[in-house]
Amino acid sequence: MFYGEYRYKIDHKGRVVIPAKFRNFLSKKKLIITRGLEKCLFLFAEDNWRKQEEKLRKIPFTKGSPRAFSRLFFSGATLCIPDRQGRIVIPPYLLAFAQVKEKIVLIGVSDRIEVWSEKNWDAYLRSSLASFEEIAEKLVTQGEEK
Amino acid sequence: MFYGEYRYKIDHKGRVVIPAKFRNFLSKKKLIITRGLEKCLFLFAEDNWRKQEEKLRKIPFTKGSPRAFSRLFFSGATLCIPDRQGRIVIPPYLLAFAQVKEKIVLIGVSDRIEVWSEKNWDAYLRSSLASFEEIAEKLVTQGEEK
DNA sequence: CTATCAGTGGTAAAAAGTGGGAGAGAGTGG
DNA sequence: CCACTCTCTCCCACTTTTTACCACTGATAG
Repeated sequence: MFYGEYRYKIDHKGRVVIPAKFRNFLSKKKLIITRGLEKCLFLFAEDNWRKQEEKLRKIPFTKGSPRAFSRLFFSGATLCIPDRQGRIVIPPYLLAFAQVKEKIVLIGVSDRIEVWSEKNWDAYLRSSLASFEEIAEKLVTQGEEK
Repeated sequence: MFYGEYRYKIDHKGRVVIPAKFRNFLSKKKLIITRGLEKCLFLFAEDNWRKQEEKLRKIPFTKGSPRAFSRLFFSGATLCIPDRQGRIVIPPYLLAFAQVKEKIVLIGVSDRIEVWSEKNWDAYLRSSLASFEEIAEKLVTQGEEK
């Protein structure tokens, strides 16, 4: 599905390019972008998004912390339909959340795409590459044990 | 359904815009607005309102705090029909409840819309983004695992 | 060297948001 | 009970923003 790291600039209209390699998997599909983890944005294809939505909707609004989560998750969400050049417009409040100014990084993480500010991504990369080997070791060990 | 965050001003006649993206889901449907939780207002489409009403009706009125909740929930409710420009008038007592002065925020939370004063929303956003990551991690992981 | 494809910037048309005016209806006073 | 006034609602017109499309440039591969 989605792999790789792509660096772009946001133009003055707030448009961001969806990497050409991703577009093949997205042709004519709608995209939903919302707040993600570690100050990045999650970009889902429509079908994958629906699954997330169904689950959250079952939780009644009378319960406190799911209510807070739903608010942030849905109030951040926007439907994006790429233009003919494969660009989408990301609303200002999401750019602010992800601390994006001009330079932006899109990465493919199998079934979702993540949107990062270049600065945050580089920092994240540095810090997690340091521990990459340890994490890998644990994961591979777990995998083999199973 | 309803996603995203929209910022408007109440005009001098007390009118509030329903975001264009919401109107598609509301065409010709009536809206019910009432008191919500955390000093916001809940705005339901008529059919979804019925469901909420059913749920609350099942709770026996012999219990104290649900009784209080029901009173506030139902006594605050008003029917709103948008004008041709997609605006509604929110009654003064609800604006007072939500502490709205001029600047107002509408957010989509999947099956309901919430109305906030800009000040309260910004404060809420700041404070709950702090705990967003913990809750999100659990829920999103669950979603991916299916 | 040429052709194709990805990325960039700009323009025009459509849609959304804003403000105002007229008519209907409710309320009040004579 | 009628008439006048004020408020509220509905609709029209203008402005601004957004979106969709088009054309150019630079890079890459054959």
